[in-house]
Amino acid sequence: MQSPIPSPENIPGSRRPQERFGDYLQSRQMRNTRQREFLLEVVSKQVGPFDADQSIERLPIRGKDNHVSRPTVYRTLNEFVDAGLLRKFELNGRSLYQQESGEEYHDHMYCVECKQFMAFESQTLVELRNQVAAKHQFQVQSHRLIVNGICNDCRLLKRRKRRRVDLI
Amino acid sequence: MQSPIPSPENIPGSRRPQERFGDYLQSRQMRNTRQREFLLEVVSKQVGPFDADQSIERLPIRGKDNHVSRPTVYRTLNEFVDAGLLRKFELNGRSLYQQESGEEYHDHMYCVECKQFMAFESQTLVELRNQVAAKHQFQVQSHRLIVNGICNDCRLLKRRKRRRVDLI
DNA sequence: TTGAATGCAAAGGATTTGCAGAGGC
DNA sequence: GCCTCTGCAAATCCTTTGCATTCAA
Repeated sequence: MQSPIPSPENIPGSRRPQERFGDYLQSRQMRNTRQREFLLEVVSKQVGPFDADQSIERLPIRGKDNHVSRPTVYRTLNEFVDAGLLRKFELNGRSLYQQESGEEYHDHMYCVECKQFMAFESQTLVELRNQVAAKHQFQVQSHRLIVNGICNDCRLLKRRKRRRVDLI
Repeated sequence: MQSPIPSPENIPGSRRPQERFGDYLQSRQMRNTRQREFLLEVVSKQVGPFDADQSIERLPIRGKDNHVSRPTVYRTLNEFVDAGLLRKFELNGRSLYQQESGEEYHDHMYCVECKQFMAFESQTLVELRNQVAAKHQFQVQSHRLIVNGICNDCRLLKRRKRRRVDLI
């Protein structure tokens, strides 16, 4: 568990999400609200892909002060995407979001057994992507790669189960 | 336009979808039906990714003889996926399907302007994918890569529009 | 004949929207 | 005070499901 209110000074890197989102709001005459603040705090702590429900779960419920309604969560997550803080994709019929931190963009392996993501980085992949795009005069904005399969843990677990069955 | 009933002899390659799906049905005590035949015919002609609605549109409506209801289309498309004929993924909140022809697996660039897919093949990508997976002892089943951006046509179109605006 | 497949209508689940009231700036 | 944002409820969209009927084998 992390402390609910991290002090800004502790966060390394150039520009905090709060600042970036602040600029976004200003540039569009949008207002900062408790709801947006609460959600941004929750969201910027998320590691790996997450969905709207997971964000809602992590909003502290003590009192009604920091309650954020479901529609507002959806609206705000999409604002974060517009603002370039999050990146959105879909899996199994639901929308997933992940940090869009320019420095370290992650692709994922997705285990179809335990439904977990494993992140990886590959500069070669990005180069390959750019080469292919260039060949077709395609202007790349982003990409999404998911490698589906079975993670090591689940693979070993399945093997053990199979052995047990063989013995019967 | 292609002829509505291609003769089987004309199709090159080892095993036609019809045969492969026939085996699948038999192995599971499932029955062949008009609906499955009609849909398989439509689906196996589709080039590039398509969704359930596109399949429904392409089912000829002359008479009620070859009508296939919406639930059955959904059910059957998923059977095709199980049978290994199609591969399924999601985009913009809907399910998309594409041919799963073992020999030539395609990845796609997706133009966010005109919503069109451009297919490409890259053996290097597959090798890269396998390397990364091996490093994490991850057992690959498949992958899905979509490169988002703007295709050449749309890029030129946008540039032209911008110029026009500049002149005002 | 027998049980699998279909079509209908209705349910389901995630996400979005209309609108009246709340609340930044 | 003005105009945006929120929360509620309801709508929307795609997809799936229950069930009586049809139909392949």
